[in-house]
Amino acid sequence: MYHCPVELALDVIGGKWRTVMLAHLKERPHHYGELRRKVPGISEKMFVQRLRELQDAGLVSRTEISPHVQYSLTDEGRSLGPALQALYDWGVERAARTGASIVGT
Amino acid sequence: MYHCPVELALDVIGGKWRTVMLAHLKERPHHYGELRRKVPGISEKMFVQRLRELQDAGLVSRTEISPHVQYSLTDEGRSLGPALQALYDWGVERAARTGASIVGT
DNA sequence: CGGAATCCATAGGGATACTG
DNA sequence: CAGTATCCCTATGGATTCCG
Repeated sequence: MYHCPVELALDVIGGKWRTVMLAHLKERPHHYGELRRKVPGISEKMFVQRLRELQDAGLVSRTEISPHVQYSLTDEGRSLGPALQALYDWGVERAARTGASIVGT
Repeated sequence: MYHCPVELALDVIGGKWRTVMLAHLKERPHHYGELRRKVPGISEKMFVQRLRELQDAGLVSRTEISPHVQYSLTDEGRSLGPALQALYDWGVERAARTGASIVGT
């Protein structure tokens, strides 16, 4: 039971790491270890946990390929594109205004 | 130090309540008690805390008027419009797809 | 490689009562 | 009305180890 559609959206993509993971997967599919390395600062436990949540939410799909496991965005995940872009753009402007620093990506 | 502009954006508007509060203030300025009543389920402590954070982030302004205190969006707060709208729209679609229920607002 | 399980610390949040 | 101030508690997350 949400009190606002935005609340629902943040319930799915909110938090510190999910959008970072989505941002990388938006570029292209990643192997587990590969994606893992692109999200420094997070613990193993949290990484897996968030990844599972994104899977359970239907935004990310998991495929076992040869000796690897590959993660990619589902159509549902891609439907977040405009929203993520809007947040991205605002984040860029805001960083410019406040002097906050953003690394990587 | 963020790893993605979206992370910065979520740092400012993320969490369970801030966007709900912003959504109401986007409609029009509100008195304290008035806004308070529109955000049911949150504790007094969290309500004030979130409101202060939005003020400190420069998204919300506080004005003492006669016996009341009024909160409204600043220009910076209004600059979030497109991003909030995109999230709102996605939230509505998502609710339709998943059957999640959204009340109020 | 791709995780699962465990243990532990603390920050975040709830309920309630009090104040200018 | 518009907040502060406590007290308490549990959910979240970190570090580390183990497993197929």
